[in-house]
Amino acid sequence: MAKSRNVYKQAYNRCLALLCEHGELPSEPELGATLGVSRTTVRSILSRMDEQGLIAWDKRSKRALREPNADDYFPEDETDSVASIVERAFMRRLLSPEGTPGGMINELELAREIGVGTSSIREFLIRFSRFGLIEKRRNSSWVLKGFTRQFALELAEIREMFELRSAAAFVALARDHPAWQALDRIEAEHHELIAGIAERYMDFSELDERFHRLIHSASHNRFIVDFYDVIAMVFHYHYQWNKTEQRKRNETALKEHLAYIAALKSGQRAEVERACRRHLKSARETLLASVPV
Amino acid sequence: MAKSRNVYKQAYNRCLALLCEHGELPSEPELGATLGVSRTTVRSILSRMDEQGLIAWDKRSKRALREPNADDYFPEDETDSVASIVERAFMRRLLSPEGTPGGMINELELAREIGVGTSSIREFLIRFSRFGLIEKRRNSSWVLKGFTRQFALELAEIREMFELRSAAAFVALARDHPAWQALDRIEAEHHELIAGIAERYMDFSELDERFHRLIHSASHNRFIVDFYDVIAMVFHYHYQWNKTEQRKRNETALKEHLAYIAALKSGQRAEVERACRRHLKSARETLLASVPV
DNA sequence: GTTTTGTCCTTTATCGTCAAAAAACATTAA
DNA sequence: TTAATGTTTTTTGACGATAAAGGACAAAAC
Repeated sequence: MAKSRNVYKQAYNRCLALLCEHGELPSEPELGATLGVSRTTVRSILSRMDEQGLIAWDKRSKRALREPNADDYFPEDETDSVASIVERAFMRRLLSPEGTPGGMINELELAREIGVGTSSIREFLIRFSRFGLIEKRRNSSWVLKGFTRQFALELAEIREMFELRSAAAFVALARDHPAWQALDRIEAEHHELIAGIAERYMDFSELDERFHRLIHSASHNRFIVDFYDVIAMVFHYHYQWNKTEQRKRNETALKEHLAYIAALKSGQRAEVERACRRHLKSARETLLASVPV
Repeated sequence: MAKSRNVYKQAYNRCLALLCEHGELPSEPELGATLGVSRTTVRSILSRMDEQGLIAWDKRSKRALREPNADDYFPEDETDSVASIVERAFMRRLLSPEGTPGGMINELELAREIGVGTSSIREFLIRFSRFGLIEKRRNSSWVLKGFTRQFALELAEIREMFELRSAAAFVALARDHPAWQALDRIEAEHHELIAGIAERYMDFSELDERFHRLIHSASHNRFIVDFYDVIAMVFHYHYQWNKTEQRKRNETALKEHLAYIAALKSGQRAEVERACRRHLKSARETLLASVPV
């Protein structure tokens, strides 16, 4: 079979939103840029919109003919790439009782279960292997190492090493470096989130990721920057599963972030180190508390 | 097409050596264990040896009938796995003038050039991406980041961080931990190599890798241990290319290793840190000296 | 002259297939 | 009863085919 049409479908849905908003659509190259797809895909989208009577498409004019309704949108689950479907399904397995250390992973079985080809599985497993949760034996299957306490400890150790160094590098950045402005914006977002914490505490993890990635980017080291992918993966999936005390945890973390940001702005290296360590310590504890044993 | 028969061929060659040595072969399971292959492969090997008149195979008895000659061995290049062929070919490209930063990698073209299927290339590139030398754009090709001075600096930074920590962990190991014995053996090998440095200086890099991997293993952290793969890859390929002053460099490194080992044995943390830093400093300089600019 | 569109070619994503290699099971010899 | 051999079943490794998505280039519109 050929590739799934998820790029097209997802872009189509986003394009419907644009249509609602503006009543017409811009030029093909511009549309491609806003949607993040090629002109070929843009033209497929326009073709369908024309066919469905949503727009009158004639060369440069793409005028809306009617309001899109719910039926015009592609179902959400068809807009995911195969890779992300595999990822989700695999993580669910990994975090379930099936994810016992030592267990074997059968590529064909996994492919059947998820409903994709074996090469998608193979490629996913290779990509995923860098997270240190699975390991390959030559000419044999993958072995699950499991989401264990030991894993969490090893992860936290590296994270602390990297983040302390990145934070130190951040302080050393020239004051006119764009990262300082980015930090200001993120600080403001923290205040906003704290103000509306009651209903928006779920938005924390996205802000958290952006904050830490900003810090890590100051290291100017691709290995440090890339390592954050491991952390992000863990947080993303693990916290979907464990929601106990989520609001309180997030509120604490937000405050720690603000102290951390203040330390960075103060330019005092010792202050930065203290604030960074404090936050990483509670992050580690939170993670450990949610690991099976 | 099906998979290449490299496992069989390589095991066959090694089995011929065993046959020369002992005049007969042990039981199938034992043979499988020594050769590191399954019984299925062992039986394929025995079948062929029987056909070729090398052994008289009847149930448990596998008696040698004649001495194997050069023709009995499979050609060496047929014993490489497709993955290693791809790796070598790709690294040659990367270290050649073609490996310019910013260049695109075309999967199909690469597959044709090397003479393998596209999925072998894809899987290799995914595996290789963790080395930080290439990067993927969604639905588009891989981009070469190049083997640059910047890369070497980033690599050295992480290496120093990890090795200092591992060395500190090594010193803290209980004196009856098997790692200490392994260190003694490696120390002895260093003395042997220095004694015969004139003709054996090429053997250094293998010993070097074993030494550093031993140190790293004391960290008990999979991310640190796995990171050594990146370093090993760089050293393996880069030094195949740059052989200037190789003998002298290796001799210096051997002496630094011995000082480093002595420091570890002394149990003095400050001593260890000093010896470790000194060695890593010259390793970094050597690497930087051999990078284009 | 620049941007947009129309057309065509290239490259990637995904799958099914088939032999190699491993693993499981059954049988026989010691 | 244990450990080997003989036989069958699973699972991985590698490939080619095909449609989706990207990209290039000429013609047309502003």
